[in-house]
Amino acid sequence: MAVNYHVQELLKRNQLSVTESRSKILSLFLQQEGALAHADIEKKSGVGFDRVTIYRTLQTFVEKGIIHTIPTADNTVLYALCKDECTEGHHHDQHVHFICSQCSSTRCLDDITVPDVKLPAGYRATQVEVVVNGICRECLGEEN
Amino acid sequence: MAVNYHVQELLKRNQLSVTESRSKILSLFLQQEGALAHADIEKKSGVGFDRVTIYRTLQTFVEKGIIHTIPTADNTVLYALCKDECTEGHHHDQHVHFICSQCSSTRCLDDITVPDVKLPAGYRATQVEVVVNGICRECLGEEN
DNA sequence: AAAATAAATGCAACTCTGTTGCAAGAATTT
DNA sequence: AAATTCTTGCAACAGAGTTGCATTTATTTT
Repeated sequence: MAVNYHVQELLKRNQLSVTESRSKILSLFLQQEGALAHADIEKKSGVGFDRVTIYRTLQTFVEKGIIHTIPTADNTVLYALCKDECTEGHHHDQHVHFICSQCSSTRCLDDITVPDVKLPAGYRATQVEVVVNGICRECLGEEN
Repeated sequence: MAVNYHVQELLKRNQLSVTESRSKILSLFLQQEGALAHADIEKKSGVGFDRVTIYRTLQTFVEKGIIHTIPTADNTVLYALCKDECTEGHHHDQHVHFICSQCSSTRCLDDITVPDVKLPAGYRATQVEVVVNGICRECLGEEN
């Protein structure tokens, strides 16, 4: 199928050997919009990969710039697909992360530009992380 | 001393009994500007309070609106003093958090207003967290 | 100020998350 | 298809955070 082909392509382009767990985990990210926690992946990947394998796979993907981590208020780690600008060792995740407090899904709002923060004199910013809590489109729609 | 008196006042105002660990931990926050991690408190509190006590104290302070947590990129929990607007069960921490990548201190920039984030149609925001990474005033000053 | 009550502390044990070393098993290369 | 390289799973471990319970400390009541 098309998705599987895409997965293979993506792995090879990043000089990663194509294995069952990598393919499966990567396709999970490609199949859905939101961010995934380690626990989500452990469940959704179906029959059990070892916890360690999942950790190592995620770590590898982060290093290669395929996915990135999202800081959350409750201090769990979330992972989401990077867009094409990300390369090995250098992430460009200057976008807004949105966490829905109703369905507790997290997603990246790539269309939104991160607003300028006016820092006090003497501070220099290198990266700005914006995490918005609220209600997402889907949950608001269901209210009507 | 004045600080100790302030500590007692603050605890009583929040209907908390005045104990050694609470006083000590609260005065740690009052004595310095930056945010503190659990580990910092364990070290700086001097002779050993139990880990559990520190956890429970921090939890209590958060519930009472005395301190609040800060999400960080490396997913460790940081705590910082709340300003007066915070009350029990309701935090107003709509301010910018700044993490210095040189001295790795974290502090709250209370003077800075959180910029408006223009969300896509259909999203509703209830809280916006902004975490800025960069170099703080002190570290920049030392470069000259 | 002392006794009674209520709350906080410390300890032990446990769970959950994440990491490391190493042998066995897969994917690549030749 | 064999040799090499890389990945996986297991076991064991480290750290962070939580819970129950007995003891100690703070607060209230008399």
